[in-house]
Amino acid sequence: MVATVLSAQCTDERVNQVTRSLFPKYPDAASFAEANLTELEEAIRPTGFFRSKARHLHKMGERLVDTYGGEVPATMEDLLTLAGVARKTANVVLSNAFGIHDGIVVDTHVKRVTHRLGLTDSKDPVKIEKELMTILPHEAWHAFPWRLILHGRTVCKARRPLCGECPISNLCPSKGDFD
DNA sequence: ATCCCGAGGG
DNA sequence: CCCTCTGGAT
Repeated sequence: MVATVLSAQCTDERVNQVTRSLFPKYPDAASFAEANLTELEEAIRPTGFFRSKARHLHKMGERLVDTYGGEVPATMEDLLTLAGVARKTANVVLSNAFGIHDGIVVDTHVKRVTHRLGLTDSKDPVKIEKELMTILPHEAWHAFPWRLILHGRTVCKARRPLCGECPISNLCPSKGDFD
């Protein structure tokens, strides 16, 4: 969950670089709750948005300790009460940490790629999620967004998508829009 | 709608 | 120089 908060507007490589030293120093909810804010900011600085992310993680730690016994709750409703956690992050935690696939992760990649593929016309992530839930069989709800995220990072990139190397360009109404 | 953040790529 | 990078809160 912490790594997912840090991942906002940041490459995964940089998140991994930071968490390697961050997690040994902050191994549990209490350590974030008791953290010195400035120190925490410096520890996560390379991930960007470090002041707001540090504030979120600190408040998140406090609430996890005060309300949830230092454990991460396993429901959407509870997760949404945590600082720095909205629907996207909550779906990631539910799906990857708890194996609960009641929703579909809709991040910037899923949003962009589903638009280009013509799977949705909506700009609202919640509406996109609901539309995908009607299109996809439940067994696909977990894997689908991760496949799209990988595809979005490597091929269907935001700026200059590599349509010539895309294995599903035959399915894509946006093919050639970026030449 | 805007702000938060800055390294790295084209 | 402009844009992107696994968002969320105000």
